[in-house]
Amino acid sequence: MTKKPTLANVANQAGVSIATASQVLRGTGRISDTTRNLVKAAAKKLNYVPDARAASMRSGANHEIGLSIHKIANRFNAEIISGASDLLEDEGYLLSVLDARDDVVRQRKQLEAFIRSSRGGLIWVPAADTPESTFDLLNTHGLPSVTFLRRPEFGELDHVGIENAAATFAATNHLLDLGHTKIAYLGGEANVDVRSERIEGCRKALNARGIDDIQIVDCQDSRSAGIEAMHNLMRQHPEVTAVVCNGDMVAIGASLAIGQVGMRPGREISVVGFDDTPDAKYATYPLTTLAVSPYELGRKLARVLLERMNEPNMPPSTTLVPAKLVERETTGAPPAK
Amino acid sequence: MTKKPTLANVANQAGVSIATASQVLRGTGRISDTTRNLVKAAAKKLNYVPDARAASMRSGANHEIGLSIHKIANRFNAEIISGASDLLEDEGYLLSVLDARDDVVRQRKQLEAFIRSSRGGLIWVPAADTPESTFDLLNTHGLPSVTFLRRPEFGELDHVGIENAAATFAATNHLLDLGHTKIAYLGGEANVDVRSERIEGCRKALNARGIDDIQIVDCQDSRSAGIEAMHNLMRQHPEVTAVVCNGDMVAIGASLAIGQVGMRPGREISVVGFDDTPDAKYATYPLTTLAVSPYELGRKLARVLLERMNEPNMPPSTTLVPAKLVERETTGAPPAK
DNA sequence: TAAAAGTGATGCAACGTTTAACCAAAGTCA
DNA sequence: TGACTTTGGTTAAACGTTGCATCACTTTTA
Repeated sequence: MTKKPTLANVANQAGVSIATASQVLRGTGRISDTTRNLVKAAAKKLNYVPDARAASMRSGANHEIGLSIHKIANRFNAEIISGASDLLEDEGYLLSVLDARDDVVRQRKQLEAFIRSSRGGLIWVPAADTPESTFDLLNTHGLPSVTFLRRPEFGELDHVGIENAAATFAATNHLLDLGHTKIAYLGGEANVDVRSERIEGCRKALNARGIDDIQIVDCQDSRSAGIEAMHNLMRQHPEVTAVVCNGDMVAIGASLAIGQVGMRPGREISVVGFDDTPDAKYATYPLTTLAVSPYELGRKLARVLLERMNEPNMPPSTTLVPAKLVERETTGAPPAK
Repeated sequence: MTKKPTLANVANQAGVSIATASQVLRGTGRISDTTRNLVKAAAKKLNYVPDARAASMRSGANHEIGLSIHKIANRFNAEIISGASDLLEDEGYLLSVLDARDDVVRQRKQLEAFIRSSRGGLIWVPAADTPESTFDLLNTHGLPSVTFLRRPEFGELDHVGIENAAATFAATNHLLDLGHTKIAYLGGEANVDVRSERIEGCRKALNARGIDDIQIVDCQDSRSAGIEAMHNLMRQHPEVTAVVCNGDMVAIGASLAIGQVGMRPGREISVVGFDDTPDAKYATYPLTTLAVSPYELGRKLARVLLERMNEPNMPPSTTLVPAKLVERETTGAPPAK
C-alpha cells in the first residue's frame, strides 16, 4: 500500500548513513555490534527488501538465472528444471523459467528479454531451426550460457546432452537380438540434432548386422500424434516389426495404436521409448524405454553454468550423460514367419 | 565478448546527446527524420539492447510479470501458464515462471525475489498452509497480485478460481442418479481451500437426498499416490461404490487400483476426476471428469492482473470459471445387490 | 609524547536509463 | 519589427544500490 521502503529510509530510521546500513545488511565492512543491531531492527521494522535491480546494476552481479525451454508441460523437462533450480538455489541463485513452446521467434524474444535484464546466466534448449543470428546475439552480449539437449550448430556455447547415439545403438541391438530386422524410427522433427544423433545410433547397429533399411517417420512429441503416426506406419509398412521412438509420449501413443488394431505391443510389434518418464511405467502397456535421470541432468547443467560464470574465458565444454535401457513389456521376439 | 553497449555509446556514435538517443529509441519527443535515422543506425550497428533494470528503475514500470505455481509438470498448469503468457505477451509483458513445488518456504523465497526485482505484477497459487505473513508481505509492498485456484484466507488480493462446489455438486448428482449412495472423496490435502469447496459440493448433493455419509481420504496429486490410496479405501470401506477425485492423476491411479483387484471402473466402482487433462481421455480406462479450460483460465488471470495494474485502488475482485462434467467410461450404475 | 596502526563510520561517485525543464534558432503573425 | 509559437535538441536530476577513499577518533608502539 505504502511506498516501498528504501535503504535511505532504513538508514534514517536507525540514525546512520546509507553506506553503513548497506554494510550491515550485506555483512561487509567493520561495524560495531550496537549499530548493527540498530540497523537490523530498523530494517525489520520497515519490512525492508533491497532492490535487486539497483544492486545488480551497481555491483555487476545478477543472482537471477534465466531458462528457456521448448516445453514446460512434461515431466522430463520439469524434472530437469527442478534439478537445476535446486542446485542454483543452494548457491544463492534463482532460476526463472520461460516456455518457448518450440517457437523460434518466441524464444528469440525471450532471450532478448534475458539480455535486457542482464540475467546472471542462461540455460536454454534451442528451438528447432534456431538461426545463427540467435546464437550471435548471445555471443556478442557475452552472457554466460549453456545449451542442453539440442546441440547448437553454431556458436561457442557450453553444452550438456545425452549420449543419444549410444542409447539408440543399445536399443536397436536389443531389438536385433530379439530377432527383429525391419525397424522404424518414429517421432521428432527433421533438423533437430537430438533426433539425428538417435537415428544415427540405430543405423550404426543395423549396419553392423548388414542391414541398411530403416523407415523414418516425423511426428510431434505427443500421445495423439504418436497414435496417428503409428496407424499410418502400419498401413504403409506392414513389414515393420519394431519401432524406436523419439520420446515416451510418442511410444505410448504408438503402443495404443497397435492395441487398437487388435495386436499387442511386445508381441506383434515391439516399441521402445526414450526418457523413462513416470508415464512409461504406468502406461496401458508398460513401456520399454531408454532412461536418463532428468533431475541429475538439471544439476549438471547448473554446475556447468556456474563454472562458466566463474571462469568466463574457459574454452566451451561438452558434457554427455548416459541413457540406459529399461526393459518392460513392449519389447519381445517378433512373431515367427 | 566485448563490453555491453550502452545508450551513451549509441549517442556518441550518432553524434547526439543521450537524451536524444533515448527519445528516438522510445519513439517519444520531437525528433527530425535525419537524427532519427542516425540514431537507429548507430543502435543497430552496435547491437544495442537497452538495460531493462535501469529503465524500470527510472520509469517505475516493469514489463516482467512473475508467476509462482505449486507444480509446473502438469498439463493443466502448463496450459494455464500458456494462456496467461500469450495474453501478457500481446500487451508487451513477459511472464517468468517459478516452480514452488508446494513448499511454503520455497514459495516465500520466490515471492521475495519477485519483490526484490520489483516485478510489474504477480500471479500465484498459494502453496498449502501458506501463513498470513506471506500475504502481508505482498500487501505491504503493494505489488499488484492475483491468486488463483487456491483462495487466500487472508489478505485482500484479486482471485480467479473454479466453481468447485458447483462442479462436484453436479458430479455427485450424476453418481446419485446412477444409483450410488456410498461415496468417497479421494485426494488433496487438508486445509487446501479448493478441496474443501469441492467436498462441500459433494456434501450438498448428498444431503439433498438425505445422505450424510462420505468417506474422505487424503492423498497427493499423483498416479502412484492414487493407486495406494484406493487400495486402502477398498480394504477399509468395501461398501463404497463411487469416488470423486481431487484431480485426474489421482482418479487415473484409483482406476488402475480397481483394475488391479480384478474389478472394472464404471462397473463395480465408479470414478470421477477433475480437470480433464489430456491424460484423462487416453487413460487405460477413459475417465469421466470435470472439465475446465486451463488456457482460458490463464487468459482470465492475465486480464485480471492487467486491470489491477492499471487501477491499483479497485476493491479486490473474485472471478469464477465453471467446470462441466464430461462422461466417459469410469462411471456407470453400481452392481445390483 | 609523537608517530603509527586500528576501529567505526561517512561522503561521493558510479551503474544506465528516463523525463521534466530548459534553450537556441527558425518560422509566423499583427 | 517585435512578440510569439514551433521545431529540434540538450542539461541535469532522479531511481536505489555498492564500494572506494576518506576521516575522526581511539589505542598501541617506540
